[in-house]
Amino acid sequence: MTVSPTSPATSAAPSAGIPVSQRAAPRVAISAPYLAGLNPEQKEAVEALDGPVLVLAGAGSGKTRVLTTRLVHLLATGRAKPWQILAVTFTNKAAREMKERVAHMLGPASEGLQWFGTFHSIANQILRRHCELVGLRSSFTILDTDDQIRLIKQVLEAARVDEKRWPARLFAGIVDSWKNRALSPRRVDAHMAKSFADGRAAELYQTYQDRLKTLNCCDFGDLLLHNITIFQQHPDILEDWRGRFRFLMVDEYQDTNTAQYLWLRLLAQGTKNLCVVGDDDQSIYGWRGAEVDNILRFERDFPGAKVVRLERNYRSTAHILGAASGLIAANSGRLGKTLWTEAEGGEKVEVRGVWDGETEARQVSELIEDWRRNGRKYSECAILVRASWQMRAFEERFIQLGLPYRVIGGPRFFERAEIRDAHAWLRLVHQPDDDLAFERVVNNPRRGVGESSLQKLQIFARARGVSLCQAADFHGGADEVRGVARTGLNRFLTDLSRWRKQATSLPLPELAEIVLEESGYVEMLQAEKTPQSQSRLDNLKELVEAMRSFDSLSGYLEHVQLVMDLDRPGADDEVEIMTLHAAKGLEFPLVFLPGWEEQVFPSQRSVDENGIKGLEEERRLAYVGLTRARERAVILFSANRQIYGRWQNVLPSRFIDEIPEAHVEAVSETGFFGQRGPATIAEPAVTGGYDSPGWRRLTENRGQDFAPSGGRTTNGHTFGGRPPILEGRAGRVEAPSGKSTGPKSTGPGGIKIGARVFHIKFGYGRVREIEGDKLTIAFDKAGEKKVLANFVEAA
DNA sequence: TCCGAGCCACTTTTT
DNA sequence: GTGGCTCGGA
Repeated sequence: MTVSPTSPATSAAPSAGIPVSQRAAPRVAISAPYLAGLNPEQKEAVEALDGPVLVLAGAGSGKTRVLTTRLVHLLATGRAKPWQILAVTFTNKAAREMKERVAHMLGPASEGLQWFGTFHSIANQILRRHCELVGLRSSFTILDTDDQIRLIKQVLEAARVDEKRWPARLFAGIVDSWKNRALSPRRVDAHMAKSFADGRAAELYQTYQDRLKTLNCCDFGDLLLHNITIFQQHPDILEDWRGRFRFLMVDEYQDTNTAQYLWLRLLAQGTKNLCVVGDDDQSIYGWRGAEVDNILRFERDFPGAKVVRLERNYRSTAHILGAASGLIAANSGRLGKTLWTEAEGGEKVEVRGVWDGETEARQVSELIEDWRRNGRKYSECAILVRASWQMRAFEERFIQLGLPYRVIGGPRFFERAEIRDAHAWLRLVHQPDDDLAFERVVNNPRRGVGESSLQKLQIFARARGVSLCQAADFHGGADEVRGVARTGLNRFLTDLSRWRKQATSLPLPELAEIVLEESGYVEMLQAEKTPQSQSRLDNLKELVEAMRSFDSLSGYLEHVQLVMDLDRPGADDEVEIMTLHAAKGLEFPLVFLPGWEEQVFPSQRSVDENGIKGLEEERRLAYVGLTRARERAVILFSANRQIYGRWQNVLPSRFIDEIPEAHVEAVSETGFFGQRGPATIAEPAVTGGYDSPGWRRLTENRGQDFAPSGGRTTNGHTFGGRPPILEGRAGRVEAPSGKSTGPKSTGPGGIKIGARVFHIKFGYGRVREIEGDKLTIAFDKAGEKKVLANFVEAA
């Protein structure tokens, strides 16, 4: 059978052609075209409906297809009604895509899959029904990380904890990690509590939880934690939920944290029909609490579990697969899978050594343009980096060339200040006790309620254990402040109560418009006249538009709090730049993997903080990166790298040495290695206790003395000679630099302050400042940016 | 209340 | 090298 790399076995063979023995159970055989075209393992996974099932789905093995088909199978065979299925994913995107696929396959029969979503959204739905048991009212607000930190800051301040020594951000991280492990304040033991503020951590955690309750708020971690508390303390409620869910399915099981695991286990004990899908080799979220152990332990946790391995890869060429498999083999404690493919031929994985980051970006851009010249698309190319700072060099290069690209990730719509402000207003209308929202907007726009007035009110409210709104409204707290502040505060309160009344009758977008107008927020932005203010107003308009599909304020707020992604219009043909983390689950014909150097990748910090565990997670990240490639993968490493502003010479990543030689082709760029003056030759710096055997071998050319230990095959990658040691910035001058090639734009002389200009990436704007060849430009859409004069032309 | 100097820290990211 | 934050002065 010919394998199409795009969609595994979409060429649905007519069921007549399939031997009877391979068809589904007789009663569904006729009506189950969806089973056709699955390979035997996929089919096995789809049809194993009863009891615990672990599907080990290797990269590119058709995991999503199996999951969706399994859902379809459950529904089509009548084994379950849509509302009896609990299907959990990690991201909204994954949930949405799978739902769409199921809907596409089943049509209206799939309606009612209401328990299909992220852990958090499902936990939220459950919590809304029982929240009074943990001291919340059903209108409770879900705080995002930002609000969480602000609240913690207040708690620390009130407890007189020195912010300098014990930053709120750090404590927020600690609390998060406790919640990830389902530890309530009482269950935090003394040892863990020592780690912060001289052993006061547990006490502070408790105070934070109390504050949340007073404000009728919870954070993300609470959604699951409260669920678990309720389930554990109220067996009747747990029983009820167990009864509802006949079949449970979990995607990306290797990413579950302890709290999610406990939550699942509580629910799964009703039916035992729990199917988890995952890949231990793709566990890359240990740093945010994921426990690979959950998947490694599954068979012990759920005795009698059926294990299905999906090892046939439909995505990559044999060389790419061989490289990735060889690499990941260096990890210990794997469940073990051997990926294979029928796809033959293909190119070896390219490894390229370059002089510096700029050269790296230039080579990548050249390869992309070659690709394009061969009739391929930009959008087939992806650059996957370890950390986002690596993106800049590529962006700069691409802007210079006018090569279209898109950065995935980065600051999101809902995190913009104006959007958060608007939400704060609406949150306060909906939920008066939300002090964080209150503090955000009480003096924004200015109405004279400054820092000191707010403080008076806060003290007053804290003393009575009520929220700011309550304190001001019902406890005479407004009398605490005088003069302008009092007038302002009273206006604020009357505005709010008026909007609250209107909120019950008006459609949401109209309400939002009224709030934004009458609060003076729009007026404030209009008066600002800064380049950003117009784009902020545009964003608010976009926000109001986005509200049209919601019929209630509470529904909308819940949505934005849990679904922080807004599908931005996808571009037509652009190179995609993203982090390796963001690339999980995606695939591209051509993948670039730059920055494969010790310290950068594996990340020094990861190894420092988490030792061998950290290193193995980095290796899995490398594995994820390689397995994104369908046709071609290009790994790059640089001899010199500017890290935190300092030039350092760096060694190629150990991961390069770990890729079996047979699948690698070393490409050396002429002029970089070996052709430089002998004066600069010196011993390569060996840092971090790691000695790159491959590199030493290459550079010393004394073969057996430097044979790698551990019995692995000696790799013979050749990159020419040793890179010269960089002596300060001077050494860099010799390196061919991308900057010297002339960009296509008018000369810098033609641009004056106030001139209207066009920039390939940021569009139209006006020049505000000129410093040498750097221009500060107020762009109509993108706000104010500093750019090089070469990149803009007069408009 | 706003702005500049000085200081620090600096992955990955979803909900 | 840079951006974010705090603090002090105008």
